[in-house]
Parts: sequence; structure tokens; C-alpha cells
Amino acid sequence: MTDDALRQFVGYGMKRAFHAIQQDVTAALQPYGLRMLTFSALAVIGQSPRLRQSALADILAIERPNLVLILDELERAELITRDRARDDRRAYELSPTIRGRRLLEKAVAAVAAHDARMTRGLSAEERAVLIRAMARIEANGRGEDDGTGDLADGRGAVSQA
Amino acid sequence: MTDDALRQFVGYGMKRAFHAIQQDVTAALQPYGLRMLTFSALAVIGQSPRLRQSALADILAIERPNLVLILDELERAELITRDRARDDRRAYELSPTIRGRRLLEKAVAAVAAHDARMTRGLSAEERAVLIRAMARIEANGRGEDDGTGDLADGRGAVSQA
DNA sequence: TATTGTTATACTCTATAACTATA
DNA sequence: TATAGTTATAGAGTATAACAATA
Repeated sequence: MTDDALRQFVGYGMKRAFHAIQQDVTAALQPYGLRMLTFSALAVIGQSPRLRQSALADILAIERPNLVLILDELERAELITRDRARDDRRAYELSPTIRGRRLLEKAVAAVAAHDARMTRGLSAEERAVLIRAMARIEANGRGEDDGTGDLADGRGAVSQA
Repeated sequence: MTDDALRQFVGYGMKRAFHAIQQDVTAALQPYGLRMLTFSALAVIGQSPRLRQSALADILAIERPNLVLILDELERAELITRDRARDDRRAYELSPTIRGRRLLEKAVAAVAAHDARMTRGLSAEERAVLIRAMARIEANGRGEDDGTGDLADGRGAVSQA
């Protein structure tokens, strides 16, 4: 009558937690006309002006075709500019507008509040472990091992099953 | 040139980690003709025979309409049965078939191996913190506070912003 | 009237192939 | 030839409204 059997799996809990986060952050960003993907793109562009689309796609780990509509949205809202690169006329350089910088500042605060809301009840240590664990999982998905080089042999799947 | 600014947010890391998990578990379940949602449904039904669809939808936190196709898929594969409830002829009782039980057993092992693969490099303690943290986030999304009743006042968002 | 399961539908996110214009 | 950006498209997952059968 419960999902106890599934709760042992990281993926099941993460799916449910991420769904909750997705809903909350979407609501938090709505007043700014942003969603998770446009916010993420704007945040990276804000920190790295003159970034190219393909570089941004790599950083955000999204496919180039899917980035196009995200940038269209940001450009239409006059939050970023797409300028032809002088040294490579195929490429665009992405930069935030003043308006984009201002909106980003507010949106970052809103997302920080959202984050605090969703992680309420977790200690700073637990939160740090959470973030590191998710980075580790992501790296494992890319087939990377950790840097320690002592236990992992690249074959087994032993840990705590 | 990086996503450092976003890495401070739990949601960003979780999105990327979940994407990695989703890909890996999908591949792990493919040989069994299952996907994450059909696996989850089968796992709950396997543990709670004669479960009703609406109860299953509640447990898995998915909308009733979306459960229909999932169960169609499991029924077509002869992994579960849908039997009219004797006491309420609107309702169906969901039970695993023998075949469903056998497949579930193998699929659980495959998912456990997937889980071990994705969490490789995490200690048992880190893994436990991860799972508890995600449950906490999910509960925060439902507007629940933790059971401690000392610091939370239901208004603020103070923690580690 | 309310509930169970269903149908239809729409929206978001993701993935791939193929195109254009440059290199 | 290969690369940057684009278009078109298809597939998941999720959400809501409305319906038939039954309570």
C-alpha cells in the first residue's frame, strides 16, 4: 500500500523531489517572465558575456536545437543580444542587456528564496552533501570515476545494494 | 564561461543529476520492456495486490489520466491484471501476474545495479543523507514542516541563503 | 451529487535529422 | 569537409476538462 520498496532507490526519490522543485521554481520565476531554462541561460550569459551559443549549449548540457527557442525568448524580452562574431560570421555572441542584468539580479534572489524554501529543515552540512552527491551522480552518468583512485575498478557495482 | 553561479542551487544540480539517472535507468529497464513509470507502478502493485488505480495514482503522485496508459502497457504485457472490484463496480483491482512477479524480481535487481552505478563514490552515510534530503524537499514542496517543531515558524525562509 | 476510470488535449522538455551559411 | 545556428519533427512526461458508469 506504499512506495517503501521504491524509496530505497535514489532515482525514485529524486524524481519526486525534482518534480516539487520544478513546480516551485516555475512559480517563483513566473513574475519575471522566466522559466527554469531561460533563467539558467540568462544566468550563464550574465556571468560570461560574448558567449557563443554552442558553448552555452555545452555548459548547460542541452542540445543546440533546444537552445534556439530559449534564446529567442530571452532576445524577444530584450534580456540578451545576439551579435554576429567578428572572427566567425557563422557564430553569435550572447550578451546580457542592462535590462537583462537587472532582471537577473531579481530573479537570482527569487530563486535563492525558492531554494531556501525547498531545503528548509536541512543543515548546511546536509545541503553540502546533497549538492556534492548530485554532482557525483552526474559525473557517474558521464562515466567518470572519482579522483581517489583506490577502490573503484570500473567494473563492479558493489556498494550498498 | 561556466555554470558556477547555478551550482549553488539545489534545483540546478538535481536537474542534471536526474537527467543522468533517467537516461541510465531507462537503458537498464529496456531489456525488460519497462520504463521508469511502468517499473514503479509494477513495483507498488507487486507489493500490494488488489490495489485500486486511484490509490496507486495517489501513491505514485501521478494524475489518474496518466496512469491509464501505464497500466494499459503493463496489462498488455501480461504483467498485471485489472479485475472489477466486487464491492465497487466502478473500481479496478490491480494485481501482478506470475509473469509480472518474475519480471519485477529481475527488474528490481537491474535497477539496484543501476542505482549502485550512479551512486558509486558516495559513502553509505552520504547516500542516506541524500535520500533523506530528497524526502525533505518533497515534503517542503507539499508545505509540510519537519517534525522537530522548534525552529520552523512556517513563515520565514532563512536557512543558508 | 460524488467518485472511478477513461478520453481528448495541450504544454514542456528532450532528441535527432537535415538544412543554410559560413569556415 | 566540417562547424554554427536553425528548422522540423517526434517522443516522453505532465496537467486539466469532460465524459460514462456506478455509488
